[in-house]
Amino acid sequence: MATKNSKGARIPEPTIERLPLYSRPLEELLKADIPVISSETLAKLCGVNPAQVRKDLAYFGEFGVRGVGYEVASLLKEIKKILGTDRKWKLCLVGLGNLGSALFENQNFKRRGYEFVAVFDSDPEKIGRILDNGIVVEHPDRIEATVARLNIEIGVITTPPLEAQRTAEILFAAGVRAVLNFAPIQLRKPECCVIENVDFTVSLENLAYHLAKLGKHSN
Amino acid sequence: MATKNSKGARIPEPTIERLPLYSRPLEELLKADIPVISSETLAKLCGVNPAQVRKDLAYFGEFGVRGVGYEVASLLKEIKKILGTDRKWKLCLVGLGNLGSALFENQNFKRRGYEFVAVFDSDPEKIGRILDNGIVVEHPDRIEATVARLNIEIGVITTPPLEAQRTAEILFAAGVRAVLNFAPIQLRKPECCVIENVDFTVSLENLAYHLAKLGKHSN
DNA sequence: GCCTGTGAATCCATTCACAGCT
DNA sequence: AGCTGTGAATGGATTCACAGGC
Repeated sequence: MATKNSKGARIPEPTIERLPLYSRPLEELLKADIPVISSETLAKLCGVNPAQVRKDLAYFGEFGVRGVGYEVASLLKEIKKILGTDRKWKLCLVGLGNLGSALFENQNFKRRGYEFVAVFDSDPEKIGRILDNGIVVEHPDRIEATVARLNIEIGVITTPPLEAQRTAEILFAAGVRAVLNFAPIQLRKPECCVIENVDFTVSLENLAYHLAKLGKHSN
Repeated sequence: MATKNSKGARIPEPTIERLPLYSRPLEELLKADIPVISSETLAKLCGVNPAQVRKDLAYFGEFGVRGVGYEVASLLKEIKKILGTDRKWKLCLVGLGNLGSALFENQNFKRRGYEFVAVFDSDPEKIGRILDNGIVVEHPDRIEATVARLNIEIGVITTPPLEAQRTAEILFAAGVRAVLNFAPIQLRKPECCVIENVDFTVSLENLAYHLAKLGKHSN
């Protein structure tokens, strides 16, 4: 997990997490035909410190020009290359409930190069159903075969919590090495694989905590 | 935003973010009638360091018994009290697209005490539609009135990115002080309010980065 | 003996401040 | 003159290690 840059320096995880943040405004600037941006302006757009922006970017190379700033188009291209967003990624979805369906139809995914190419669900009612792009809902038994056949690289888990761990294991066994998990449960994973958790209720509990505090002292 | 405990010590934000993590396994243990747990076991269940668990909990009081461990039931109750999960919170949803609908129907929310009591969408096709619990979809113009009438405390934004900022402003003006934002955009907010962002594509970009690295050096 | 609570030590990330380039 | 790239300084959070209590 300890990733390094060309000079062998370790790249902090928070840096990686900020790169997508930088790329969002850069896309807007590109559309608006603004050719160059300073670390200060970009920082303001993202709500971070200018030195932070410069340091983050400098881990990966010298993208800026002293006295001038960063060229928007080339910087965006570099960030995409770093993040691996300069190519397409194939996803499969496991669990076609409300959330799963919403994700499947979400246009943001495809827009950024993430494409669902297979969908699994254990509900007999759903198996065989034909979705957009002619994707046919399959039984989870078929994960191994389909992942191999289509070279699927990322699994998205939207099953009920109790099935999530087993699902993850099947995915990993099938050769998937990255999982985006929406089930509110801590998944166990092999060393070589990556899991990213998205738990809305955790975010809500954070909000609730801060709300309660806000209410207590001060207005 | 700098919250303090009874001794006046500042409580680190990461601590707050871990509390929900602890509560998940505790709920399981409670169901399984396991009365007591050590920091070491709980840490293992959550994938963190035992000292971390102890330090986090100690910010809020002396919940453990030396030589024994933590009583599951009372610890869970304490955590819920700290997070404000020991009571109900009223939410409103703005943006009834695929994602919005999925969230509205998501049972995890209600299970944890978060209840949608109003839904807004600007699509005339959707306005007036009657959802579960007799909730009627309203035009965003009605946010101010409805938030006031129902005492709504948390807003959930699932609008397209371009409408998100305006939506947030309307919500804040209406007296909502906490927002859960699913639009992939950085929202500006007043000092006194809290925003939590959920952006799936950021998580995916993280995964892609780590996948690319995994593939590069080593197997 | 065992496990919590906590000061001290370590580790890591952020920010500062300026040297270096255009 | 202006803005990047970066060593140095700061500020936090994590982990260690042990004192304190059951």
